[in-house]
Amino acid sequence: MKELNAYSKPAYGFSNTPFGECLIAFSDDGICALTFPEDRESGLLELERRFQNIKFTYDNYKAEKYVRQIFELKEMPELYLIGTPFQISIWEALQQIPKGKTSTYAKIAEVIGRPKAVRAVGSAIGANPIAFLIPCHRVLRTDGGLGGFRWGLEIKKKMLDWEIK
DNA sequence: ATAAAGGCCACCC
DNA sequence: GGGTGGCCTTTAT
Repeated sequence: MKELNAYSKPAYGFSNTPFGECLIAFSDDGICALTFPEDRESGLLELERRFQNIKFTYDNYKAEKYVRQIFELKEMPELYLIGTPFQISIWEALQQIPKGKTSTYAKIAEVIGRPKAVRAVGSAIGANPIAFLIPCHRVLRTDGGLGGFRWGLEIKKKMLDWEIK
């Protein structure tokens, strides 16, 4: 698993989005996390748990700038994916789902060539560290159900609605 | 090493 | 609608 090195200047900040306040973390290598925590403290705890031994500094100026870029200018920043090969293959597959379209957990399993690994796909999608930019909200159940969403199904619905217009 | 826990699915009732 | 068994990866014992 690739690590952020000491020279990549990892930092984080909070900023408001159409879906509530987000926690965004990044380094010179790109965005490594975008989450919608219940509160700032739990968001930070989760960040530290996930990227252990990486010390993020607080840089809300850059955080705000990224968020404007993403949600107002609608530009795609560079991403920095950290995960197992299996997870990364899935996160990359998710990025192929066009905006406003949806897929299913089973189809993603098919795309990455592991048709039996549907359940593991669900787990890997649940482990997605970069909400919205890695569009895990576009993945629904085969039976049409909404499936799950790490930060609450309300946000998943909002994201889907927001993209349609 | 092994167990337990998942954002699932097909199949049954 | 609800329950079961199988599937595969990750994380925690």
